Amino acid sequence: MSDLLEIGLTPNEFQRRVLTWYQANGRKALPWQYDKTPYRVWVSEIMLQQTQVATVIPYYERFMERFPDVASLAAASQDEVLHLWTGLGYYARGRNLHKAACLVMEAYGGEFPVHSLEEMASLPGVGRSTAGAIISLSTGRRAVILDGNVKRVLTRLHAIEGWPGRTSVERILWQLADRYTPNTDLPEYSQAMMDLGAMVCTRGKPSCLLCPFEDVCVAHARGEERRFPESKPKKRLPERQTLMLLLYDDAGCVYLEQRPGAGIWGGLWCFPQFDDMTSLEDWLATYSPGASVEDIWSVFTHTFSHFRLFITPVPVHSPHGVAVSDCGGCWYDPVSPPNLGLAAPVKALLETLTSDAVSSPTHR
DNA sequence: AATACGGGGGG
DNA sequence: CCCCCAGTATT
Repeated sequence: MSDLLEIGLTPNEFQRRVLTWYQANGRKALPWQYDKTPYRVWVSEIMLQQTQVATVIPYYERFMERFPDVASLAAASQDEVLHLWTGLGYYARGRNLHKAACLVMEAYGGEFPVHSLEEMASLPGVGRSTAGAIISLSTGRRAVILDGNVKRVLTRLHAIEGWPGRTSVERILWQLADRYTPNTDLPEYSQAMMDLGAMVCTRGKPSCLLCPFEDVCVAHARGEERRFPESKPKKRLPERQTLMLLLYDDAGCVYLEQRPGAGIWGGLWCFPQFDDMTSLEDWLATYSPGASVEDIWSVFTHTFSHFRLFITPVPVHSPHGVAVSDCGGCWYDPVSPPNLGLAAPVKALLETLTSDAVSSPTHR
């Protein structure tokens, strides 16, 4: 932890710079910055999640006019709350807002539990950072915030590697945020940190020349502002493998079966699939006696949003006169294709199979 | 058009 | 601990 703070800046100096910057450049006249009751700050913080200030302002003012306090909000129907939310997006926020208002009325006698971070954070729609914001902004008591703006400032200032959503990185960021948070001027400090992230240390092209930390920011010194915060890693997709039986007859038809309605390729038609060669051969012995595996094509990959499938096609000639017994499938004639839904790799394999039928089958 | 975003809830 | 959510901003 100590090495993380090696940017030549004590917490005191950090706070002094942030607050000085805020006095000159911060936002001090937003609608929720007047009469900073827990209720008014809470509503603003929920609206500001994933939504920009300029968008929120008209919604906030309409909302406050209709629901000036938590009692009026709790007394309203969810429908009316959501009606006022229409256009803001993320409607779960509106539902949680209403739920939390009812909870505050019933469990806390209409007073937000601002003296307990844990109880604040247990309200629906309020997490650790939002709870810290409400407490620090509305009461001035010391509470730490770590929203996306603050994360961006801190990851750049210290060149913190790794995606901030990872638990290990987030823990470091909370430690840093805590280290920097002062014991006084909490409303100004919290607002300043969010403003700095929103106005100077922006995602796309930060205005480093206007930043109070231009001289100590590690990312800036390296010219790597854009590298931080690191984006969510492209998760290496889980991998599965399957054998696909390409059973074809002398007429050039291939055998397909319909997949179950739910799940991958739901309701589409597909070659019979097997986990291993043994079960494929068992199936052949049962449904197409006389047919045997003579060829195996090389593996190709089909990528889904959530896993990669390695497909090994196994073409098998079903000798003339040998029919597949009743096992739920159909013989598909590629020359006059019936109107069936085909899984993408099945379509590709069918094209390969039929072009091979006119030339000579080859290994690939 | 595709991708990144980001706090919170749930598995 | 990780994944998902659902509109918006950005590229």
